[in-house]
Amino acid sequence: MKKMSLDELHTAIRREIVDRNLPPGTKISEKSLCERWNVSRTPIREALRRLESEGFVSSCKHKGFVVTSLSFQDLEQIYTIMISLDSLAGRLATPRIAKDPGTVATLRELRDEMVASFKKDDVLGYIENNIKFHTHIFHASGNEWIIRILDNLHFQTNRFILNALYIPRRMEKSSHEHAEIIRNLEKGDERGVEKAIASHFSNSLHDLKNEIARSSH
Amino acid sequence: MKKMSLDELHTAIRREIVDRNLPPGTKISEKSLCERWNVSRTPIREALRRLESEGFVSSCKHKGFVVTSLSFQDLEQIYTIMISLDSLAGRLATPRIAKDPGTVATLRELRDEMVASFKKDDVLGYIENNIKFHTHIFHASGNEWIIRILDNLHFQTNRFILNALYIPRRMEKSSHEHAEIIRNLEKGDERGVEKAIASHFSNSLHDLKNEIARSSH
DNA sequence: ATCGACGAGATTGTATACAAATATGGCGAT
DNA sequence: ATCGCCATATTTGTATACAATCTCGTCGAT
Repeated sequence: MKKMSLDELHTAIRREIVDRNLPPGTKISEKSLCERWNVSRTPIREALRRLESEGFVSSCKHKGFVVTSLSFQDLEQIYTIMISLDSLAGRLATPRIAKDPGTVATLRELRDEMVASFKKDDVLGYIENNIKFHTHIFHASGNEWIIRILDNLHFQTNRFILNALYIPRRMEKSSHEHAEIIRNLEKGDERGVEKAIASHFSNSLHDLKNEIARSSH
Repeated sequence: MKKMSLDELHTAIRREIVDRNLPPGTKISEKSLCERWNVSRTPIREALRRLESEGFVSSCKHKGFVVTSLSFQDLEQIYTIMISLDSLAGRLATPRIAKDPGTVATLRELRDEMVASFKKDDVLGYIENNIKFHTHIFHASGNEWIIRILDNLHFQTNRFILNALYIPRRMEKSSHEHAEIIRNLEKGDERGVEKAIASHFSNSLHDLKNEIARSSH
């Protein structure tokens, strides 16, 4: 196998974590990762250090790395941030998107694909397009620091296993909320976009809470 | 010299960057850091990877690490986030602080020290206590993810050299704004705290912009 | 004199070797 | 059989060795 660069290793290991091939709490053996990717410990450890500061793994001296587990409390905390930052990013993105009709077109396509996934009961497809939708918006904010933070947080939410349970129940409502976001973007209504995104994430969190309660009684 | 752990190296190198012993744009020679701290390249590189994902250095394959430079645009972007996140953290912290009179007492002490520094023209003392003040608030938010993000952003703003120029002009106004934040915390008024903190950072950014304009004509 | 090709030296990227600490497993005492 | 202790094996932390790439200065052609 061709040797991967540090960036590729970082992305590959992160994918293993997000996809739950490395489930939360897993002790990470450097040796096994070396064999898995056919590289020495040095680049593996550098990739793990990066994942550590992104919150995907944690380490303890002489005990090595462990995949962090995302409690519901973590998810709630992350959503709390996203309600605030995604809506801020949306507000910042609005005037920039207004000048570029291509972006809105892409968002509409992504929404259509989400609707299609919904009809096919394709949860994974929905999740993927949903992330692309929001990522597309905040990447248009022009604020590099927000982009960096939100890229990471969205990856984190993706790790949460109950996604697959609660998303089907939310798909329809979610679609309408996405449409509302697009409408406000088209109008160029910054505050409208901000509110629409805040409500969207707020509703997501609210319904997710209900889902947790429902699934645990 | 006693060998430092990875955490200590990370903190030490970050300090060098924040204190501008390693100014923005500086090419980082791994060898010189090894000699400076008397360790091998391995731990140095792991510390640098961490600093990289925190945005203090950047790297390019086979060219090594460079201290990132913080443009005014970066600072503006970071402030934009802090207006949103620090105020959110303040709102979350309010009910928690209300139950713990010690925290408000600490904040009042820090404000007093800031006033004292102001009277002594001790800019560095002021900056240090100012950071402690805000850090104290968002650390009381209970949201570990916000804490992690804001800890890093506050370190970043600290790197900005014009701080030393504009802060004296803001000290008095700033003190009143800090008092306003404390008042709202005491009242347990979440929305009041949120607004007070948002205004505070908003004003800081506004005056910083003016200072830039003033100093560059 | 300027430009570009080339090569020695220096620097980074990765692999390996060694040191320090932890985890494991067997042994004996109770 | 269970618990605790010790030696060994394994794993991590760090140093060093080697490979890949870049840097920079020299030399020669124009």
